[in-house]
Amino acid sequence: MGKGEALRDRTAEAIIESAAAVLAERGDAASMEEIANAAGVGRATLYRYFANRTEMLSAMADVGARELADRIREADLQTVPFEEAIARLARGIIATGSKYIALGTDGTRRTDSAEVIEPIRALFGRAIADGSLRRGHSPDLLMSLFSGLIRGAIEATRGHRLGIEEAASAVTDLFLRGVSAEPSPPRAKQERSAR
Amino acid sequence: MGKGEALRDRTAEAIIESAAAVLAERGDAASMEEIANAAGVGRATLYRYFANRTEMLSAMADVGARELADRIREADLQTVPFEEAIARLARGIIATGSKYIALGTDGTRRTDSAEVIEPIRALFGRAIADGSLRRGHSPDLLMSLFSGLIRGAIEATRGHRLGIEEAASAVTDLFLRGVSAEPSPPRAKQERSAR
Amino acid sequence: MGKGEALRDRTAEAIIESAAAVLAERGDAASMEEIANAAGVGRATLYRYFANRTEMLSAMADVGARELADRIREADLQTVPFEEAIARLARGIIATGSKYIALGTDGTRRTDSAEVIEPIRALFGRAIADGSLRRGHSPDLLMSLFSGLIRGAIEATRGHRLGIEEAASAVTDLFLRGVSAEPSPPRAKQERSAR
Amino acid sequence: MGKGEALRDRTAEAIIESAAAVLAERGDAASMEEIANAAGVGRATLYRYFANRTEMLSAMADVGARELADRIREADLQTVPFEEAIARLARGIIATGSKYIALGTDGTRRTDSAEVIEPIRALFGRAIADGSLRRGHSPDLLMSLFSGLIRGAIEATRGHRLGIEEAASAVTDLFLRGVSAEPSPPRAKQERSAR
DNA sequence: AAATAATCGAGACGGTACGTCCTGTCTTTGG
DNA sequence: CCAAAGACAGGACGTACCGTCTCGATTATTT
Repeated sequence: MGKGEALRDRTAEAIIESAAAVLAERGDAASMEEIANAAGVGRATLYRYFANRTEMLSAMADVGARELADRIREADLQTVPFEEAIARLARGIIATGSKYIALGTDGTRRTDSAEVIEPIRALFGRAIADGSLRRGHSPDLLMSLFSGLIRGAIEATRGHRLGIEEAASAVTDLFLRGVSAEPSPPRAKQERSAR
Repeated sequence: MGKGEALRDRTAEAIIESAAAVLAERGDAASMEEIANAAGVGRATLYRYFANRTEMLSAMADVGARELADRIREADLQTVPFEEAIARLARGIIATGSKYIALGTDGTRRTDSAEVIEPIRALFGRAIADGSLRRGHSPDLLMSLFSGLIRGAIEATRGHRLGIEEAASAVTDLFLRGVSAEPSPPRAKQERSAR
Repeated sequence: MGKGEALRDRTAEAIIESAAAVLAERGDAASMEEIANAAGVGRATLYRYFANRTEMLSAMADVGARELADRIREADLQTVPFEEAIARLARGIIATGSKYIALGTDGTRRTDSAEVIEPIRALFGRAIADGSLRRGHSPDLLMSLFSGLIRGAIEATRGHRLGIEEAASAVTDLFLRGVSAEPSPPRAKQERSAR
Repeated sequence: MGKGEALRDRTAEAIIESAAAVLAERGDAASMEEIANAAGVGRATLYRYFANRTEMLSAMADVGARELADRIREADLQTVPFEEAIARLARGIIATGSKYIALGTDGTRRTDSAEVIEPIRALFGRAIADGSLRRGHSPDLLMSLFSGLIRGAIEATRGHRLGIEEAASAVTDLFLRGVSAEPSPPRAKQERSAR
């Protein structure tokens, strides 16, 4: 029944929450028992909700991905110019960051659901097609680079060295300048100095 | 004396080599026995060289860092223009990538010795001072972003989706355009489109 | 509760039983894994019951000692004449022999609980006091000798060279003649032949 | 050549000596390294003399057996009356005791060479034949019992509770009374008291 | 006396058992 | 009927010892 399922979902969520906290604290060395205790639950119960440590981790990743997917959906990427879409993406992903990084650190990850990936890939595809993106790089490579940039920015916020807004704007700024189709800055300087 | 130590070092190196290979293949699930066997060595011997799995991993990271430091030293960053220095850095780091990524994936990591970090920090500092770098971002933030970009590029090479040269040039291109002090491309478009 | 403890005790007993069997078969070379498997139990479980190999052995010895103590209690040593008491002791101890010897062979041994030793010591003390035992030997020495005699008899039964009854009666016969206070047989012969 | 062999033998002997001492001290837990060091010799050298721990132990036993055989030969068992022979045996064996016990405690043992066993078996055979021994027990059983008695006596000397002479004379006394063919002491008392 | 051979210690190595810890499965007990 | 508790098999970890081996260094032997 609905009520039972709701409870079930809330328990699962609590476990995931605790797992995220404990893993962030103790790293991959955290045992299932520690996580279960942190969630105020028996170890056996934990296994009733997740078959595996791996599955639990992936469920954790899914929660992060879902949250991310929500933000991305809200961002309405397809209705705004490329530049604005990138800005919104950077802000949204970096804001979700803490959990995102937790996963990234582990060996498991890469659950980035289609709901996260596809809109972004579509964005890059469109930008290449309509000429707002300089030609020469595949959408996949661009995504990898953009994702790395974001990862770097999140890391920079980890030591509380700077706020989310600043990090997001730095990413946006750098990336847009870097990939824009506008008259390329005279970086040929590099070649010339080498000749 | 010297000979014995040389042998000892070569054995340690062989173990680290095998460990890198096995870990890349099987991930963190690889057992010490698997690694030892892959190195053609008994499990006990492995423990004679590294007290811990953790210590072995960290020795692996050290080797990676040392290799990287070598490449960076050879790159003579301080004698070439900023643009060329970035290009060399990207190529060098991505080339060392495979091992580097293996560590990055694990929980241990981050041994990046001063010999790796300092030259790069100095490079960014100099570039900001002499005006080849647009003002507004701290050298540390730039380093984080550059490092993320590289990480993304290495990831893109993982599935053999593209070669090291292409990845390096993509990173160089994007980063230099992104941070150059030249007349900014008219990205104000973003703001205008929002009005 | 009672039920759980009962099961726990029965498992422990089964392990001890198997351990006794395997150790008798393969000697001290038997590994903990062999013993665990013989008991139909995982190695880890074995360690849940006994912290050490040593502790397991000593628990084994305790079981033997307890069994022995039971027989000795049933023998009612203090209500029968010395001669009958010795006869009962010999029979009882030799019958318990197999386990007893298994321990004796090992390096651990000598757990002979007070419940085993004290009644026997009391028996010898009483016999010396009431004159049924020839004076001149301390109760402890007599116990050592008696114990050695029994050990020898058990050994004689090991190769199935003779039955428990015969062995026990030989011990009883020899020991009683040997220590009785009755007019000494003319063994002076020895002295005379030496003069 | 003779000299080399002599040295070799003396080294082997020294090792055995040390092994006996260390094993007596630390029990079977003593490692080969401890034994080697105690003998002032490298572990490798120890293995150059004895292929195995087992072989070393058995060599140790052989030394004990040889020493015992010497004493038994000197005892001239066949030229003296049974009683005197027993007395000499008890003294001789108990005197050799310390090593003898060390082996007896271990799991290996039972090397008692024929030179030890045969003269004793012959002694019992002769005594049965010439009537100085009560009929009814096989020579083997008598040997087992006698051996047990001796073992018990040696044990009694272990805690320095009494000297070798006293222990030997107690064994001699008890055994001779116990097995003599003389008019049996009226131990029928046992049956009567049971009525 | 010099060259050659034997023997030594030192210590690395592969292998294996030990005792510990964690995972994933199962059963028992209580709310 | 489901959660908590906890026992269980299995397997990896890190430690210690065994028996094998190779290395130089120190002796003895031989020429």
